[in-house]
Amino acid sequence: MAVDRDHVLRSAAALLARKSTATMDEVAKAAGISRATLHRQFSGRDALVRALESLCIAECEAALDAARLEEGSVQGALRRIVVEIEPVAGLLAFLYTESQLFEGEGQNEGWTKVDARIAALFRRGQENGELRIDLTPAWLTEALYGLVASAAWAVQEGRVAAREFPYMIVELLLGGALRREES
Amino acid sequence: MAVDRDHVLRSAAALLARKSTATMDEVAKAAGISRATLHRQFSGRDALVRALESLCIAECEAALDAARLEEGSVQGALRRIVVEIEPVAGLLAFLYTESQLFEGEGQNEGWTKVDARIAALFRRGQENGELRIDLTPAWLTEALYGLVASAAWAVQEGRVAAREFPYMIVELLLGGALRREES
DNA sequence: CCAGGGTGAGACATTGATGTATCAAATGCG
DNA sequence: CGCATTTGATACATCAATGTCTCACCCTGG
Repeated sequence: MAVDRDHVLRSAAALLARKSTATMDEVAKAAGISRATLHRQFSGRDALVRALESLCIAECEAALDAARLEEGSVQGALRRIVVEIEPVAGLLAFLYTESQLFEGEGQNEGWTKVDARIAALFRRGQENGELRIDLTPAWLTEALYGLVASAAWAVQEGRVAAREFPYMIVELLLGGALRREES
Repeated sequence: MAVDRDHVLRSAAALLARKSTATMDEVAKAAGISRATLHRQFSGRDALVRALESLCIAECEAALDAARLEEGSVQGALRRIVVEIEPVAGLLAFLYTESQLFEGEGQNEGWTKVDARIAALFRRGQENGELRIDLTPAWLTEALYGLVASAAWAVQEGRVAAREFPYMIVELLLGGALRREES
């Protein structure tokens, strides 16, 4: 029977989210298969990471779809994004740092599309007056990734409560830390 | 003549900020010394990273001192922190991810002190009414690190302008992305 | 000038992860 | 049941980074 490729990917994602330097051997064990079989599915660590990247991109796209970016306020859409993306936050954080070391290589095509969709949302917010215009969509996008990764790690190490995950990110990203009088 | 240890550390910091997987050989070359001499100064990569960590902690402490955290508004202090910390942002980002893979080990003592000072600043802001109280100081601290690291990478890859570095971080962290009527 | 410590260059062994190959056992299918 | 494919276990080769050592060289201080 063909090995459950999807199950292997998800096990690997879960493991690498916790321990980004895990060995192929550990990845195999985590998936409950032998290293040989793992290697038959993914010829090398690079292939595995690329597959994880594709998976993550697909899930992000799905999350963006589910968040219905064009619908309603940008604020609401952003809240939905973060909620939808929470399950892949760990994997996202792993890939976020992993991609730091692909120097010249140029990142996976798929990300540019995800980035573009998120940036477009921020741009829409700026155009309809919901968002301030002095922070560029590119930076807001980057900041969103950064906050998601930070939150994932902070939760992992117990520095913040897991249940607060979406709230913390969205509230900070949208509202900032300053106290406001009711607007 | 004894090798300039500080120069070696700073070269290494600059290199590793760009390429976190750089070899000891590359680090040595970057500092203009041989691998043998590098190894005489720092017996192994671990020792080098630990030394960089100490350096970074010291610089962060110095930045916090220079930012005069107790003086004036929390908002102002935070702006000063980010400005002061910008020169070490790259190194900070490197260590931030590097520390993700020290699983059990427990992080360097020094960080807890830096964390505590920053968290205390946020707490002061909550107590004097400047900051909202529904985002914990721990999360705000974490978010600050995350945003600094994100900004450092984004600048490095040219996705955002370097001159905007402090502005982007502080404005987002304090004010959030939402547009406001004058407060 | 000369002695000595530090340095650079290179050789060498080690280590850990990885890629590769083989073979017996298990599993599923006709 | 018997065959074919897949898997697990294992052994082996490779490879890169590292730790270690040696030795000639240079520079400086005495």
